[in-house]
Amino acid sequence: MNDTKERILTTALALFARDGYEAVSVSDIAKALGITKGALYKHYKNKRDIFDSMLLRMLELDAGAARQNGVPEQRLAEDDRGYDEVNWAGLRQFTLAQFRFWTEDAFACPLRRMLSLEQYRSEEMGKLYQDMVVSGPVRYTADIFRRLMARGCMKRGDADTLAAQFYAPMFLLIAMADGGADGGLSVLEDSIDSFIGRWQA
Amino acid sequence: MNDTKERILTTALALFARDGYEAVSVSDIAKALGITKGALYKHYKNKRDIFDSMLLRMLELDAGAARQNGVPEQRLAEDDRGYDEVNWAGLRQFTLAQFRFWTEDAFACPLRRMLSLEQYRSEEMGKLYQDMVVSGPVRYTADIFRRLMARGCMKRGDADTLAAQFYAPMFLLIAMADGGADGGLSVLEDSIDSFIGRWQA
DNA sequence: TAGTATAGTAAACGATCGTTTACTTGTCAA
DNA sequence: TTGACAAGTAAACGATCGTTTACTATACTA
Repeated sequence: MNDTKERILTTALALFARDGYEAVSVSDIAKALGITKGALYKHYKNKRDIFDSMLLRMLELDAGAARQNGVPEQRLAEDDRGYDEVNWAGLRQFTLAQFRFWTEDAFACPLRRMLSLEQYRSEEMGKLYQDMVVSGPVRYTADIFRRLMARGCMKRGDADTLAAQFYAPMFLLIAMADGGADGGLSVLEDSIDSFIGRWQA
Repeated sequence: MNDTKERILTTALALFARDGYEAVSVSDIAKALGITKGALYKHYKNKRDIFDSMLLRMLELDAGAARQNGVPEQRLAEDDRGYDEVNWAGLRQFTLAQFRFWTEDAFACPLRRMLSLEQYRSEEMGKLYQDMVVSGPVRYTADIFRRLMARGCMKRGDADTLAAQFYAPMFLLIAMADGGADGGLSVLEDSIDSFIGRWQA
């Protein structure tokens, strides 16, 4: 029972991630599952409900991954709690883990692609996409840089500009991985190490 | 007459760029133009014909822009013709021009977004998108770097990795501009100048 | 001035859309 | 053993899809 509901979610996600929400019909999803479309409505109240369940699932997955990586829940917290252990090695490891997460994770990868296809359709989807893989990580990285500078671990500079430069290779290599390129991880490592070598104090 | 055909193209492009090809109906396009959908078929033989005309137009626009910027037609030419004037200042100027082109041009900007929404639907669209704004520019930049190194204008290093690092901020800032961010040009300038400062020989 | 494309409308075509209904089956607790 | 519920099918619903047809008004051309 719950197995079917789960299969619907992952199958629909794969289709949405390739063609976009509107381009995938309920019949397409049912056909891919080998059931009739009427059966879908025993598990989800409509097509949009399937989509919303994916977003909900992603929020849980993201929260879990963040907790595991020591990222504070409140990313823009005004105090230092949660950041006191941030250092270059941790940032490096976290960044590489994020790359694998967005390119290899069975759920996060297609969901990211799906959101990229929905980003222009509404403010809400645009913000979600930006927060997850575009300006969100840049803001987060800039925050880390400011703290590294404050602790004297990093040379002085504009944190926002530097964060964009640090995160940019990650973002490009994710897009290249989508295009079938491989070897992204090693290029990313090179890029990170080069950056650390330049800015570590 | 030709004016209507042109208005159909730009109006449909704006809609495709926001919602994706499949999510936009012929009625939507006609409604946005204030005509009936039957009239559309006096100018294009079907919906796909409108889409194909956009791609054709983009190829012309791209060829024109490339010629203007001194980019050789044959980007992977085996000889040096067309590259003999490449230098850091030219690369810098070309890169900034490309950023403005993909974020501000009335045709290129929505077409890029539209292609990003179609990139996973077929190999052909994926290749087109990659060639235009992802791995294509990286390959092209790596080519330039190899020539700069050969001429002693650039320190030695892995051209492919360096090209990814050089182009990455451009790609990220385009995505951030899509999210409504501004000031991307100055961050890009900083990034380019920093790169040149590090690798100029 | 008569004839002919051109660019538009309104209506209809069959197909498919998301969703609902009526019905069948299997499972498990009372 | 019975009865309720869960999970499925098949068929139909009205709406909308992309496309075609028949027709009208306008403008140029012989």
